[in-house]
Amino acid sequence: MAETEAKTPRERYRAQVREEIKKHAWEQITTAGASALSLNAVAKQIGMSGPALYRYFANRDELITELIRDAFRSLADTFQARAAAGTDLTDLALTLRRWALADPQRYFLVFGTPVPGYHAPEDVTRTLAEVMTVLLDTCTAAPTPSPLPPSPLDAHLADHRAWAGDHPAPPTELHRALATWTRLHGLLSLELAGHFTGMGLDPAELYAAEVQALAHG
Amino acid sequence: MAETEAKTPRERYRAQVREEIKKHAWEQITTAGASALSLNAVAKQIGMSGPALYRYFANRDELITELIRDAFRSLADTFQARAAAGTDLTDLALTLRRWALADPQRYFLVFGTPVPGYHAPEDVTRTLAEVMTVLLDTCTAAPTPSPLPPSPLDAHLADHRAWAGDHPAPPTELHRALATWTRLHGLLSLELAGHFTGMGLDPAELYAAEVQALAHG
DNA sequence: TGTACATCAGTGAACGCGCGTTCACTGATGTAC
DNA sequence: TGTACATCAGTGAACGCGCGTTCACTGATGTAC
Repeated sequence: MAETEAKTPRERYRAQVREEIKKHAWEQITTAGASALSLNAVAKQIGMSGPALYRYFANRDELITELIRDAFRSLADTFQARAAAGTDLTDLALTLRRWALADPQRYFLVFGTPVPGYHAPEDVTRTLAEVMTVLLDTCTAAPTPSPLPPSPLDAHLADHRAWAGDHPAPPTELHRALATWTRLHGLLSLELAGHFTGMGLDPAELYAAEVQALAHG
Repeated sequence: MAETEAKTPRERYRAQVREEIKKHAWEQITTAGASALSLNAVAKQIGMSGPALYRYFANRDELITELIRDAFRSLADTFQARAAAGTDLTDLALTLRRWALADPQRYFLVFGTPVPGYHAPEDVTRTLAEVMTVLLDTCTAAPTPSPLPPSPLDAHLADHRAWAGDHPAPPTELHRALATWTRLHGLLSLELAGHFTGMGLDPAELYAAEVQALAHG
């Protein structure tokens, strides 16, 4: 995981308990959604009594923030690992779907309905930017032979590329990266929310078709 | 609105209060999300005291169910009105965006993260089918000259068209209708969740580009 | 190695809160003769 | 038109619950000499 330097036994114990709290908090979110997270319930599951958690997290919001941070981090790490192993747009798309299906509530925590009144910390924005960078790298590394038809959007993107940082991708590939993100998100969020069940079709086939269109024009 | 036959004054009063309850419940959901709906709070806003609401709704779940039903109905009505006035895919897409922006929480209630543990009644599925029918009608009425490239999906859709009822649309247009739905949903849900803010681009331009691609190949 | 002290994890009681929901009731509105 | 009765809207008190969070405290673990 990481270079953790010179931890005292107490510090190691602290980190361990923190992880256990987060683990059980996740289980609760996974089964009942983010707004159902209860500190007391988590404490009970671990075998501690309520107020003990306040040794590890200042309050409920801090716990949730930490979980959101981890969720974003998990996606960025997954993407960067694929990029390091050599990937293409198709592989990246399937990686995203696997990551989403592995824990639907985690996906919704990152990309879903915002928790009312809650504002994510700014550093997760930076983590999301890492994800976009991998996506942009992958798009520019293998530009599609028959790109999306040129549109007024290309001009707009040429002038509004703050989100891409200083990435040298041409407007066409900025467009493709965005389309990849939004189209796949549309499919995944509908699938995870169960909107395809009862429609009698296979979400994986729909997904494959969109990936094909994005990767090979 | 409707042909309401021979209502007694009491019945009219009942219906009126029911609507007022729903109105304030909506406002609460709009500002704080669906899971924050509190019967007592709604009652207080109206100027009644808590238990009075139980004259109008059996319990909290029935109220929420009613609101969900209304939300679906609203979208179906909007679509059918456009269809009756003569529409095309571009117009329909812009109609959807207007409907979504008019009340983001309503959009999320219909298409967003499922309320944990809550299962929508079956009759909303029928309402959603009405929406899909309008979409399929519009697609088949003006088939795109350069359709989405033929894919294995077409074969799949030819065999898995339960969701389309007995609509005579060819697989290509089934595909286009699904793509329209999922792509626009991807854009809208990201926009409404605020994921484009801070990226420095205009969601409307992105939306227009996708609509263009869907409507004219 | 042993003692004195500081640090810190965890407990149990308590606080105030708002929730959904029930119950027995009052008082107004409508219906029947 | 007037009286007797039934219907029903709304109230206020009460129930049990779980929540986040605070506080004063015990007891174990680590540190310094």
